Amino acid sequence: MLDLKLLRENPEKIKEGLRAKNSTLELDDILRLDETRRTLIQETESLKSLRNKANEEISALKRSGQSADAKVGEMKTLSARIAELDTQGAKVDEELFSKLHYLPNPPHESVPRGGPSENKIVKEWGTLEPKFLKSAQPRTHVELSESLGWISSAKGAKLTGSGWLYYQGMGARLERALINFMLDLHTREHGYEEVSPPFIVSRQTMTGTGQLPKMEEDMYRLRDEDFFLIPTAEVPVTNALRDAVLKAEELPKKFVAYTPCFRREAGSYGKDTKGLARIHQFDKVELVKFAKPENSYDELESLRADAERVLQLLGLPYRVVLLASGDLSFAAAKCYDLEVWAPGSEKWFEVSSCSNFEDFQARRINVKFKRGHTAKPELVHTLNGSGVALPRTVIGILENFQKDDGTIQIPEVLQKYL
RNA sequence: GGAGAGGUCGCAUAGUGGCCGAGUGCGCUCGCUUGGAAAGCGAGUAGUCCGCAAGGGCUCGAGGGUUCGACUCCCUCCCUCUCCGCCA
Repeated sequence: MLDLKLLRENPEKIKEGLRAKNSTLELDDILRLDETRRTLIQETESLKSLRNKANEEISALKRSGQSADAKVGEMKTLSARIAELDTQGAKVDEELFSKLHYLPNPPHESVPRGGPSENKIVKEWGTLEPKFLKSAQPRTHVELSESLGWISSAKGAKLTGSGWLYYQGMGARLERALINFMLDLHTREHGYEEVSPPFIVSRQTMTGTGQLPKMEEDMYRLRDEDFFLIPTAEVPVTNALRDAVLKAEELPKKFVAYTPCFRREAGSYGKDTKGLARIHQFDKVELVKFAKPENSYDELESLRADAERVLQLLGLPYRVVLLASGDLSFAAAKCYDLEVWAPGSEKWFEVSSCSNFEDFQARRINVKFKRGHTAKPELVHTLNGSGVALPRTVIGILENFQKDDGTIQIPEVLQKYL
């Protein structure tokens, strides 16, 4: 959610940001509602002030044993008027804040303006040739995983449906090895605290980080309770500090969590239907940071470096893409995608999105910090990024490290986990 | 699942219709004191909204109701705890 004050004082700047994100929402409605709201508040509060004074008088009269009937009678009409104004105010508030909730976060000034064609490749790492292939043509992860018996999409389909996978043998062990490798790296070398949240959360929690109300059809919802399967660990881990007031010295707070992620992928039928690229349940190690506003962009760079380190240690070729304004997600002010090259599929696969949300999420879930004992609380900045998503990393491992005989050379850093 | 108890300012508590936005203790911050500390003493210690400001409004789990007036009475919901049952 955006800051109303900022919006009121600097509407042109916000408008530019919203246009850059292709938001069609008009600000003027919101500004008008804001105006009405403030006038209404002033009128209501001056009446309430009167009422409070009168109540003191009534109370004094009663205590001294005098009759307060006349005063009480007067107050009846005043109270009725206040009730009316309160109702009106609540209506305006509801309309204003529901509109405000649909305004996206404007992009940071360092973000290129435009659609996906303006995305900037800011870094490339590694070589694009399969490392252990001498003569054979590179195969895709779809072929490799099935022929090795590491993954069965048939069993997944039998148990649940299309887009669900069944990992077996070395496939299952590789998954576990990757999770442990990433958690160890981020906790031991990058200073993150490991947490393990619930995989099912309430509607309020889903709303806090912005998945609801807009994306409800992409989420799995339970039948008997108003609960949802998490689409990413970002949801529970960010919401864990909802309504907290942190101390400045505690920042940045850095958390890492492994969770499965559940996505309906509604509307993406026919896209990547085979293999590991787009599935309804996948494992992910997620990084979440709470930072001071003045260094949140430095924290974004180090978050990105932490995620990149995973790919570097695995030896996977990747590139870093700075997303253009039109390609940014609703809540992000700036975002880097990490994409792994898959020489069999001849495609780049996104394995991580590292974003700074500035105070957009923090305002919504009320996470603040204080610079001193008596200082006024300020909103923190929140950031997160995958560190990294597993199935597409497995695509990278399969396709980059395949050998002529159809087996896979396991990256050295994973060997002790297998 | 059944039965009961309860949610107040970081923690523990007081408060049952009107000088209670809220007392006390602990904790914490600053100061005095000290060679330094402890103890002691003093001051401070929720958030939010409107307002240039002065100031004012709102918040005692959440929402609604009764009332001139609600921490206090009524209703609904949420959460926590205890006991029983079931159970990895």
